Amino acid sequence: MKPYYISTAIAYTSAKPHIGNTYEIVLADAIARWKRMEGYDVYFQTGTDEHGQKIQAKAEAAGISPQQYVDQVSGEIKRIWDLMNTSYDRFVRTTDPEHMVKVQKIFKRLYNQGDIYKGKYVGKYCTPCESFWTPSQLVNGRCPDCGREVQDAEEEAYFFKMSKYADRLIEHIESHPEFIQPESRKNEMINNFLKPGLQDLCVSRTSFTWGIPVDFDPGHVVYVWLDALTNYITFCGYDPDGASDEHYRKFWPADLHLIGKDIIRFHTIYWPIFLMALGEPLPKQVFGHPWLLVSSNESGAGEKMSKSLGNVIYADDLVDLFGVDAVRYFVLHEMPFANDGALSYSLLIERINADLANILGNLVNRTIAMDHKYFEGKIMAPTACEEIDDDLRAVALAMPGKVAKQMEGLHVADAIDEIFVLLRRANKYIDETTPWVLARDPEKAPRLGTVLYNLLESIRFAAVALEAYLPETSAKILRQLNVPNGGLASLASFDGMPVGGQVGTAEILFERMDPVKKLQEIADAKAAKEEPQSTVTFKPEIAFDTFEQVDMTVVKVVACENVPKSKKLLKFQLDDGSGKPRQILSGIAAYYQAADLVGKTLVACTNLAPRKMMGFESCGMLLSAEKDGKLELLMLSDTIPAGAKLC
RNA sequence: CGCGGGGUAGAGCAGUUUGGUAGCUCGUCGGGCUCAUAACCCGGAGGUCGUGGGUUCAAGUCCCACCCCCGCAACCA
Repeated sequence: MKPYYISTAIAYTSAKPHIGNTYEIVLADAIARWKRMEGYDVYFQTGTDEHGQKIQAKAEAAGISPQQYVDQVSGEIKRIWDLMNTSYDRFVRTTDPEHMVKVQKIFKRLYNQGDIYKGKYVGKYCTPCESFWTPSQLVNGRCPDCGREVQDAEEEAYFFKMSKYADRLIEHIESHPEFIQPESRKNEMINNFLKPGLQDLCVSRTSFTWGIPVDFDPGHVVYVWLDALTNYITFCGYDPDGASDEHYRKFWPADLHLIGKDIIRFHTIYWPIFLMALGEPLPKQVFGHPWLLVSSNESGAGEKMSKSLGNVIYADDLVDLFGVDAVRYFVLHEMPFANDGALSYSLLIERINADLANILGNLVNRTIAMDHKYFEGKIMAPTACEEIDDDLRAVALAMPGKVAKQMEGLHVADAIDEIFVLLRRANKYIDETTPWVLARDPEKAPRLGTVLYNLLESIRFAAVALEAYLPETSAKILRQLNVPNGGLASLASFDGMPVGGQVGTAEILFERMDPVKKLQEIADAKAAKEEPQSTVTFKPEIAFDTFEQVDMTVVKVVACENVPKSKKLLKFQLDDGSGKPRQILSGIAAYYQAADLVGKTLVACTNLAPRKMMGFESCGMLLSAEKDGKLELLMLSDTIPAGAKLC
């Protein structure tokens, strides 16, 4: 059997994955299942990426060890992958000791052969913050965190000689047009990163400890991307000492790395170069899939899910509401090949009703019900064919090939559509043949039996093909038809339903939903869930004299205007009572019209260190209150004069 | 001139590579049917294909200029 290695990106264990992240594993699963149906020996790897500063910080905030933290989140991710009924062969974790040892060996080997060298990381250092910054990160020449002066400083670090392999990589990308998908990304990588010249990549860190230690240099941990990317080979059986096992020899190079479009650069530049340095072949294809966005209201376009927007949707919540296959169907079908897709509850309900309940579910239901009604569930021989049957049969027989073609190009949504073309055709066929009319004339029984046979067989075709996308539903339909899944081979001819056999009982596959009621239900459930949790947090206690250092002054708005080219900033000219004008910039353009604020009496913190924003100096901070996307400036009545102090 | 994506029927999209009657799903209106989950089938209405120019016998599609929207980056003291 021909091997086929497909992987997803390993999920970063900083938080529970939302439906957008879950989309990737479902997409990979559909491809993996289809490849198995086509007879490939599939190896499907997924897992979690568990090192890095962010995770260390999250664990500290949660008051547990990083290991406990990643155990918890990784478990949660695996639970969701399982809930989505995904057929991965291996779920890997970068905290696996075996992986860690291999990464250390890889690092050492690259060091020994001169691809990694020890150098100096030159930058700006802010002593109070204990942070390194690159010149581009500095704000107005100062520390972006605290605004204080920074010093030139250097730190030992390991670097990878990217430039050494750049030409070879460009040549590989140019000569393998299928390597980066969608193709539009190819030029982006070459023009933006490769052509201008690759910088050597810093591949070690000393600023945190939650990573794989560089075994020959304590204090350094391996850069997370080097750690993460190598998962594709370390867990496949690669041995840095040259004794890679049979599994590796069979499956590497991977056929497809399925990843999000945001990490294409790492997979099409760094990863291939690491592999070149190791002397291993490159993966055959990297597909950067688009994102699943949420649209919060009917007309709203998609926006990225984020906690601060409060629009995060989780796969398990959706599965509770709609069932696994409905969610799988939605994410697979609603995602175009290259553009971002949008998800909303009303869209989801619409798709389930229109496609799954009406076209698919109702077809299966009405067909099996008719067979019971007219033939007590017996599968009749198709002896009375008519010309009108030819088109249905032709559509059915052509379907598997069309699906295969779409899948070959990774157009999963279009592949599913091909199956629904057949289902729609079958519904139409019922109207064309009007079985209920045939049933009135006993002499037409053979014709009626033939019509039902053709319908049952068409449904069987669809059910077999749907296995890759809706595995549970596929099995349910075949159970109702009472036939085994004969695989793609059984779709070569239109005679798979056993004549003389008996169909099962008709059961509802997808319940039709009332959109208004269902949306209300969802809103109620959401409200009930959100009620108990409080998002208000309080900072640690401070001494009174610390508080007293803050100088807060009443100011009058003399002038206010939008900062050009800025979405958030308003520029204020203020009277602070001193006689000298004071300029403050504030990021509240989304909440206030500049003109409306002229003449208002506000409060500002007036002894903050000045800071430059978008080229303008800001001397202080206007006080406002914010929660859940609502913001209001602190506004006093106009009777209090400028320069008055808060006390 | 920061980088990128996009503007096609009320909504969501395909079509643009290789110019040649503007298409799909949903919605809407009308009709048909009654086997079925008020489902299914047929038909109609609805489009200056962002704007202006150009090339061409012919432009949604190619060329030039411009406008608008959305991400990212820079801003949130």
